[in-house]
Amino acid sequence: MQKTPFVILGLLGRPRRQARSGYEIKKAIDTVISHFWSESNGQIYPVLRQLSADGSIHAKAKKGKGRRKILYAITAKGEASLRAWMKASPETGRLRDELILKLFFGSERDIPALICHLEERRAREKAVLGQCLRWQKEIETQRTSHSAYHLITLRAGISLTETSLRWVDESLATLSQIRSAKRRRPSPALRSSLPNS
Amino acid sequence: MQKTPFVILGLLGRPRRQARSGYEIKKAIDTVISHFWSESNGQIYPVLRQLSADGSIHAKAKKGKGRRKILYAITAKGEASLRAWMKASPETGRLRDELILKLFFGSERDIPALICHLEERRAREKAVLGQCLRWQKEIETQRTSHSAYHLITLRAGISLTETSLRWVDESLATLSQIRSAKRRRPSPALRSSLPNS
DNA sequence: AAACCCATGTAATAGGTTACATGATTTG
DNA sequence: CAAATCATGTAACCTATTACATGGGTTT
Repeated sequence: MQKTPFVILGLLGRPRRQARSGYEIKKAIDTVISHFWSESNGQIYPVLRQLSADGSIHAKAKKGKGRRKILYAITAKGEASLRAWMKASPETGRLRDELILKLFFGSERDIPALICHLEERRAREKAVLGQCLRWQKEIETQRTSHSAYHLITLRAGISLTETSLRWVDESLATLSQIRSAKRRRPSPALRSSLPNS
Repeated sequence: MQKTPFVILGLLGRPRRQARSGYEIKKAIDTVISHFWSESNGQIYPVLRQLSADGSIHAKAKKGKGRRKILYAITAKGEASLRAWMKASPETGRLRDELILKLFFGSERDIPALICHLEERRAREKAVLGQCLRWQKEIETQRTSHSAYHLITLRAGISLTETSLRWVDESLATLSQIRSAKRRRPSPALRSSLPNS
């Protein structure tokens, strides 16, 4: 089942019913929920049409000066379908981590590249963590009725990212250890041909 | 870029070049790398054709008694493209966690369902963790030259799953706290209409 | 003989991204 | 005025899943 409609309904309906444009929805996804969700424009605009057509949201062109903009508001029907979706058991997305896959297939000759990949991931994770922490602080200062729910999701981001960061460093250490062990004992083939000491 | 070809090449090439059938590849994916990867048959068989056609793998029908079976072995060309892929910077898969999305959109009326979703996730994570731990023990007893790489990926699974499990319990506690706070103070609207004490 | 697993495969479809087109408006 | 940003949209493509079809072998 398609999830995009529900992200849109959720953003239009929670915390309080607030009309937004497609552009604003996209921006909200890329900022406030970016640490666990993503959508492309090629998905958002067609779905906005769809939801409009079936009466889950209601479009109203903003007139007057300034840029043209189509604001969408959630309807009673949309609220109902959002509530129904909230009750449905969430799908477990298929997991696919290309970095881990590469590590799984790793061998000594790949170590330099693997180290590079791990360092890239570390940089990215640090950025995500920083963003989550900033968000957390912001929410904690100006609390609303929905803060608790937002904080739960931020804590997921924070602790998962911290753990991942620790794992990256640990793996980096393991890899350089393997590499330096190899330098001392250049070829396993050579070594196994020597008598055990 | 399509990742399936490289999973297949990886499984045929590492740890040692070992010919396998499509069925065996599928099973390997569903067991040994299931905690960070997945593939469907509708993907595996066509890609096997593709790789055969471009000379990255080589098919050999197993003859004789027993079930019919097509064994594929990696070629020099396949090895080369696997090595090239290993060096390429891994993509950061777009993250989409439906449970977290639902929590983000949560409100008091959704709490019972959210608790249920969290408990389901806990059960699943526990199963994954158990499988990872069993795998880890197995690898640690019978070490090979590739154990280190496999252990790195297992540690990712283990620590991430443990963290997630902790987060689930924490969130469950937060939610029941909100619910019981509400029972004592049924309507926020009513309360805010009372004078501050 | 029935049921189940091994084994290979395909067609339909979903779901989504990329990349571009278009144009208005604000800002430096 | 140029560049950036706001704003909406679409067409082409890719990847992958689902669900089924087929048939032989093995177990109970």
